[in-house]
Order: sequence, then structure tokens, then C-alpha cells
Amino acid sequence: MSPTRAEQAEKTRQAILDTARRLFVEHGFDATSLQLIADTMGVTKANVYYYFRTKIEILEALLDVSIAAFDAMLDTAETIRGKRARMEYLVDGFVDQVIANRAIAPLSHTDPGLRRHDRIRRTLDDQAERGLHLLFGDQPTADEQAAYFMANDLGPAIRRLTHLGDDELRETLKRLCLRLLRV
Amino acid sequence: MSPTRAEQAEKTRQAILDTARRLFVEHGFDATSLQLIADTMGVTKANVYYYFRTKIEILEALLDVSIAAFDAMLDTAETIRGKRARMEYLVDGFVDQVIANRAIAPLSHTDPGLRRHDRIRRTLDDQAERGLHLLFGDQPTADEQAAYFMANDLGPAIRRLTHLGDDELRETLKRLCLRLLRV
DNA sequence: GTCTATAAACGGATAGAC
DNA sequence: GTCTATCCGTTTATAGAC
Repeated sequence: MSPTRAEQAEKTRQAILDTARRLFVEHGFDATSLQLIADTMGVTKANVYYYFRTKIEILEALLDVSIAAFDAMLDTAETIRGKRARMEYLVDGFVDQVIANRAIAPLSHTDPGLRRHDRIRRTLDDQAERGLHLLFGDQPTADEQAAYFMANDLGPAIRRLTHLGDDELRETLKRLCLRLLRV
Repeated sequence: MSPTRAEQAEKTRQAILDTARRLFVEHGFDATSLQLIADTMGVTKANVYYYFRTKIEILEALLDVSIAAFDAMLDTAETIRGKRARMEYLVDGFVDQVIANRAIAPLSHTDPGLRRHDRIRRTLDDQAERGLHLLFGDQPTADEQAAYFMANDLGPAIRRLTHLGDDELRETLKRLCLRLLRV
């Protein structure tokens, strides 16, 4: 039987998100037009606009999941007292979340298109700042800052390791982060 | 006395490069229109086109310097036999070159706008590949690849350490790279 | 819910006057 | 060497029919 309108809506909405995510990662945010998204999934631009009022709204919907996951993780990390244990928890949680959102992970932070939108930029920056202080306290050294902000953006590594399965990638990234952060 | 035409030309050409570099770094390549470059430096778009036939040409002119420097460094590194000595030479040379081109460094690799242009993408990828093999041989492990490609894109660290002087930044980045690459 | 049609602005790029 | 004016394709976004 044919789907109800509500089912059809959910299906189309999800298709937009999936297509947009793939194209954002492949071409970058700025170079992905709504026309390209619509063409790729075989609908019209106007139909995309029925679900999202702007291009940014699509991006925000895509990022919301991983942003929420990261936030929850930071909340838990805050309750851990030992410095070493806290770092291990943060690295584990961070990398787990990256793997869980592997489809969108190659995009984050890196793309200049993201940083031009106040709400997104602020959210990402605030989260990063919070993680930095949880790891290294109120006055992190330059070395600590450098290490942290590199680890915070694993995109370059992920993009080059597409041939690895989730488990192998996870362990590789965890070792990478720990090596980087043990300053 | 007023400048000759040749002097004026050189001055304008340089102003275009300086302005474009600043804007590419700040807004990304895609989001920097020729109109914006022209407006920022107080000339018309047509005048910019008198010096560069396309937007890409401006970018290529900006990258040429650091690409050549990196290439020369790889040539020298190739003559070094000891594995450890070679890595130290590569890290030193790489970071020195990043500092020397600090104004453009926050842009590199990261920007999706760069990677859409075959010539630039191939050049950057070939160089990266060459450095990888010089460091880790023909069959680098996943850990080695991950570490290398992270170190190859120091943009995230540089963007956050603008308050450091050249010398302090250089030493911080060298420590960062060595920690990362000693897999 | 999806479409056609179109508006309004902006993009890269060129012609021709001064 | 720099400008004005313009072309043409593409972009985001909306109105209205089905």
C-alpha cells in the first residue's frame, strides 16, 4: 500500500539530510547548492524548501546529533576527578562519538562555510573551549592548546583512512589523540 | 614624484595578493568573491581582472611560494640516510616553512575550495604523499598515516595561537609534530 | 507534498572608453 | 592602469497551481 503523507514527509526529509550530508562532505558547504542537493535526489529545489527554510537549517539539523552527544559526554567528564582518568574518558568518548557520526565527521570545524554562521560557530567554539578546560584547567599552556585543537579536528586523518573498518579506525584515532595530548 | 606605470603595476598586483590572502584565510576561498577583494582594496573588479585572469590564478600565485619551499625541502630530506635524522630534518624544515608563510598557513589543505581545482589538489596531494614515504617508507601503517596527515595540516593549531610570536610558535609546532609522529 | 515559474541578487568574466 | 557598463550563468528564495 502507498505511504501516508506523514510517512512520505519523513522519508523525504531524511533523504534530504542524507544527500546533503554526503554532498557537504564531498564538496564542502559553500560549494553545495540546494539545486545540487535537489538534482542528486531527484526532486525539485522548491520541494527541499518545503522542509528547510534555509541551507543553514539543513546543516544545523545534521550537526545537532553530534553536538548533543558531545555535550552529554562533557557533562559526564566533569564528574570525574582524576586528571588521567578524565583524559582517558574524554578521548574515549570523543572518538566513540566521531565514529558513531562517521558520515559527517570529515566535515566538522574544518569547513569555512560552517564558521560563517554565528550560531554554529559559537556552539562549536564553546564546546571546544569547555573540553579544553576540562582537560587542562584554567590556564592551558601553548603546547596544551595546540595539541587539543589539533585533536579536536580529526577530519584530515579520517578522510585518509576510509579503508579502515569502524573498530580499527576507532583504535587508531584513540592512540593518535593520546599521543597528541600527553604533553 | 609619481610612480612609473611599472611601479604602480607591481604595487597593485601585490596589494591584490595581500588582500586576497587575508580574505581567503578569513572567509575561505569560495566565500571570497572578486567583488569583495576589489571593494576591500578600493579598486574595481575589472582592475583585479587586469592582473589575474581567474580567481584560481590568484590562489595559485599565493600558494606557489610555499609549495616551492616544501618541494626543495623534500629534495634535501631525500639525501639523508638515518631514519631519525631524516624525520628531524623534515619536521624542522616543514615547520620553518609554515612559519615563514604564516600569513597563508591557516588556509592550506583544509579549505574545500582548494580541493576542487585539479592542479592545486594534485600538487598538494603529491607533495603530501612524497613526504609520507620519506618518513615511513613504502607501506606506512594506519597509525603512521593518521599521524602524518594530521601533522600535515597545522591550520587548526595555528589559528588558535595567534598570540604567539614566530619563535615561540615554531618551537610549539615542532614539539607537536614530533610527539605526533613518534608512533 | 510536489511541481512550474519566476523574482532578485550575486557570481565570474569581458568589451571598450579614458 | 583603471574605470563604467554589461553579459550570462547560478544562487537563494518565494508564489501559486495541482
